[in-house]
Amino acid sequence: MTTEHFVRLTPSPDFSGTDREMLDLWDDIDAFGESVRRRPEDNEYAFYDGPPFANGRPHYGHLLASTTKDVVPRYWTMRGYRVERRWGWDTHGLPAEMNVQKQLGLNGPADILEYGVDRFNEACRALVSDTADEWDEIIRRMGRWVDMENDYSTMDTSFMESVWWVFNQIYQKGLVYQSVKVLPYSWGATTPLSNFEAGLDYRDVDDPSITVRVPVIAAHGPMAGDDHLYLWTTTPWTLPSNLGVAVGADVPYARVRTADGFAWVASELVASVFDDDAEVVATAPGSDLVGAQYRPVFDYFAEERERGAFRVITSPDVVTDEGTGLVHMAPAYGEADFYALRATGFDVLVDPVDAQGNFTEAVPDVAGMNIKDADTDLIRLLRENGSLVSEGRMVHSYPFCYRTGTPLMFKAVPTWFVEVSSMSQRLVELNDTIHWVPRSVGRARFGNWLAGARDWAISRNRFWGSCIPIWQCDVCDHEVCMGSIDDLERHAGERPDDLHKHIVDLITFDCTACGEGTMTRVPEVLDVWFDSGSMPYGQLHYPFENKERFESSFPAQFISEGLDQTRGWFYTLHVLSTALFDSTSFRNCVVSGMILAEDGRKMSKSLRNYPDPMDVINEFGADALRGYLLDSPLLRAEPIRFSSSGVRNVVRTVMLPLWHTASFFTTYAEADGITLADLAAAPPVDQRPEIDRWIISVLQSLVADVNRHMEDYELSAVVTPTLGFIDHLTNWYVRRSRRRFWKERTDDDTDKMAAFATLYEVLSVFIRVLAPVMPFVTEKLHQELVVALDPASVPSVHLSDFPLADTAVIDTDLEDSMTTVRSIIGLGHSLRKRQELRVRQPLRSATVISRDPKVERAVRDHVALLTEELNVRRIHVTGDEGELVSLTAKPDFRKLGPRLGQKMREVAEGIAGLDHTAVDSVVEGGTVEVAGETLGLSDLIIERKPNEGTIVEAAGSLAVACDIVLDEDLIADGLARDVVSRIQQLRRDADLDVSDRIELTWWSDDPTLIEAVGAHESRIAAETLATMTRSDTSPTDGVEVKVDGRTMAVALKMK
RNA sequence: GGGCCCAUAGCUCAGUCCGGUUAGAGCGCAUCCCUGAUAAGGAUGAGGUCCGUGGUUCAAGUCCACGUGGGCCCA
Repeated sequence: MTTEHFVRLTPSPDFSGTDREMLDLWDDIDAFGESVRRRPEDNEYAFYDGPPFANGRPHYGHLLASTTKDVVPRYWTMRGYRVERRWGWDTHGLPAEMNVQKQLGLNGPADILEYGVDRFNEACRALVSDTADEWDEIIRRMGRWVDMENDYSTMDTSFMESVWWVFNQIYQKGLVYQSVKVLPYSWGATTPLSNFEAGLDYRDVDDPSITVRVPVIAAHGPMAGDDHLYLWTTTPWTLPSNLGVAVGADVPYARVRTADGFAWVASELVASVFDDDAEVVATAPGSDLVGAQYRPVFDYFAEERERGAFRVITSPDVVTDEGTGLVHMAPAYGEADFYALRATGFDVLVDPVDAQGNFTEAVPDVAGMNIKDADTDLIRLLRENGSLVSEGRMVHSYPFCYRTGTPLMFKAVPTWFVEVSSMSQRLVELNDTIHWVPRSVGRARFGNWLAGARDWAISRNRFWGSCIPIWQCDVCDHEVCMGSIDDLERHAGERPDDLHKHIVDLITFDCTACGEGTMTRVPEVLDVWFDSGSMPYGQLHYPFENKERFESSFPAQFISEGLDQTRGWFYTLHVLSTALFDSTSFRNCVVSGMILAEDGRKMSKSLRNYPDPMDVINEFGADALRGYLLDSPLLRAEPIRFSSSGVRNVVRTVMLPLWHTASFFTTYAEADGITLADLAAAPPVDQRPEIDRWIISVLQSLVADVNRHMEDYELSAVVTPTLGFIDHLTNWYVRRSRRRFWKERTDDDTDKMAAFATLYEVLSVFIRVLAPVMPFVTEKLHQELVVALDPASVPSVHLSDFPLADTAVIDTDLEDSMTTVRSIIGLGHSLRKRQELRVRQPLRSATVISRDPKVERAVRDHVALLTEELNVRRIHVTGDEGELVSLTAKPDFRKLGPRLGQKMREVAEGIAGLDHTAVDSVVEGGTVEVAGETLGLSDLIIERKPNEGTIVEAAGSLAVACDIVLDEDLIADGLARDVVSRIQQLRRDADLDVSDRIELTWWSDDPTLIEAVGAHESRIAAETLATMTRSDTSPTDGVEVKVDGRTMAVALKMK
């Protein structure tokens, strides 16, 4: 529906309701689709969503991500780029599996195998679609535009085929290898975990803390044949698998006399292992002990001695802050142990623990027992065989499986690796080309991580995931890596339409190498992060489809996630693209911080320490929440404490003022029947009054600011400048221009039309500036201010172009001079406040004291404005301080400091002591001698301080004085203004329209008031649209009002 | 244990990159004003050992070291 002229907007908006209205509108006109389609295909701005999720419920972190991932694409769309935004679902991985396990009442992999991997995986597949609707609702409600219909999913066959391709590429480059690795291992989930997963649940636990001793079997260097090495451990269950003892090469060790011989411990730890008075009989550096052979505490693996076990070796990881300084090495159960032993050339593991965390028959004494449960038995055995020196308990932090809650162990596990360590330097170089916000995250946090990159363990002994596409022969060592479904068909003659484990594991084929064996797939699935890092390829089914699309849009222009993804998504994207294409995956990356609850703690469902996101959106609207999240330290990767009063504040400081300004505009535009043609006929900007040119200049400066910040991805800096602009617009432009809008139409409406045109232009530019951040309220205003009047106009603000600064209309001199004027008025008001003089009381004069020619010019150029705002009859400007203020000076430290050095302090004191006359002479161009230094005007900062007993306010180089003596005339004028104010209030109380004319009867018995009203009757009448009649008696239907303490009765009725 | 980040008013945060002597804003509080944007708006005021200790410097909220507390990541 279009109208000829503007229609009044309600002054009391319901933002949440507006949101819903706009959502429907966007659906009706397919605004999102249009916003993409209308931009040229060959001008693409690539954005990657991710890492997408399919588990868990939406929380504030997701709302933050949605905001960031919406604001930036909206902005670049408005800048003319085609920004496709495909929603992605991350479907694989342990979280999904655990969810389904719980659902089906399955307890770990054994149960799953019995239940059937096929049924299990299908249940996982179904789970994903269950959670979709909830996401859909909240994402939509936040105003995020993202294509959820043309989405992609990591469980799609096309995606999984691309993952195979990625894996195969890396495999062909020789970067994939199989080895064992000591990994955090969950016997609850019977799988190794990523380090990331292992860190999810550290708990303080009470563990045994024991010291044992092993005898050296032959004299070696400083050690005699029956000396003992003292070893300390909190994991007695690893002692049966002990294969070595490590010392620090440079650590000093001591030989200590004991009751039955001699013991070796680090010198530093003698006192803590024994007593203060322990007798040290010799010392030696660790390197002297290396090579000594000892007899282990248990003899289950005695035969390993032949291969080099049970010797003292060195390890860089030995520390002497606890224990004995000699470290027991069980290479199967400790990463440091594994590497230290391997470094000596001893490459043997003994691992008597099965997948469920139970001892095997290799350790008959505790076979079948869980390792943690076996601790007690093992300690008893140690006591019996004389190895135990001391035992105790200690509380320390220990990792637990975040899904099953069982303690983790570290365990050597056959594992597939991607060789990342060799790419480290290139990873760092490519990272240096990425624009990170904030910079430090990329340079320091991410950069350090890359510089020390270790190989990536990519296999998982689980079920629901992309499969490692390697088939191995069960007879020879032949191995084939598939890079596509075609590859598989070529080898196996089968062409599955799904690549999940339960399908592809059934596909086997004869080995062509030995001609005897059968090729079967290796059992592991891929780390889900491999999926995430493959999403640039997987989402396009590259290279099987969309080859050109991919090549023209890779790497992405922009991605964003929380700080916790540094080692997650950001890392895997970077590693894979570096390995594949020697390229980055993304050019700009905005890293966001964590949202804490208002009490500073993590948001916690059980603590209920945060409001429900949907409630917040429903109360304040999505725009306010978006603005709050954006205008915060979050987009500099710092945490905030979420506070709904902060959201309310955005409504108060941004949305309501903007709305009220639009409402103000439409109110008078409707009253005057203003049309677009009227606005078009307004004078050009350079012929409009100064205040119009001023607000347009301020607006264009804002446009320049916002574009600069957006181009730099400094999202947290975008909202702040708009607050300043809103202050200028509402508290100055609109306030100063009000009368221009409501004055009656005449033959010459140039000024009025200039005002309407200016405010309209400002609003229409400003809502476009704000559109990416606050898509709803800006759309509503666009609909009311633009679409409603012009059916040919662009149907959504989000289809319009983002404003670019029109530098021709930016007038910084004008902006500066208005700033001066506003500060003079501020000083004047502050002075009135101090003197308890209400603003409606006119004063005879005000004097601005300044010798700055710019200030002088600002005052002379704005005499009318200043007299009106200050409500004074006259305004003067003078450089002569007279009796009112004294000049004082302080040193310009920045200038003098480097020059004077040590003498600075002395000179500063001297300058502080300069009197008015001395400073005045410098201001007049002279110099002054202080502590032997000759100083000129440029060495000093001049200030004005009001003298005692004067009516002056000063700030910096400005001072304002007022003449506060009142005469009858001034008092009458003030009273008349009060009367106008009271009558206006009565009009409001009577619910009159602003244009209604009234008949007014008044009465008073106060002679001063009668006099004042009489003298100013015509002005009062004009301002209140009244005809005035004075009554001799108090009108019976009148209202009594107080005017500056005097009584008056007024009756009004509509004409 | 390691890397990175943070600590400024009762609360939420600027200011720290690039050191300059009166450390700002908003909220809240107090006092007041205005109101032809009116279920708004504005002004003024009180409120600070700039986490601590040491150092560098003529000068430190700002730079450096160490410590304390918190966050993220990694062990």
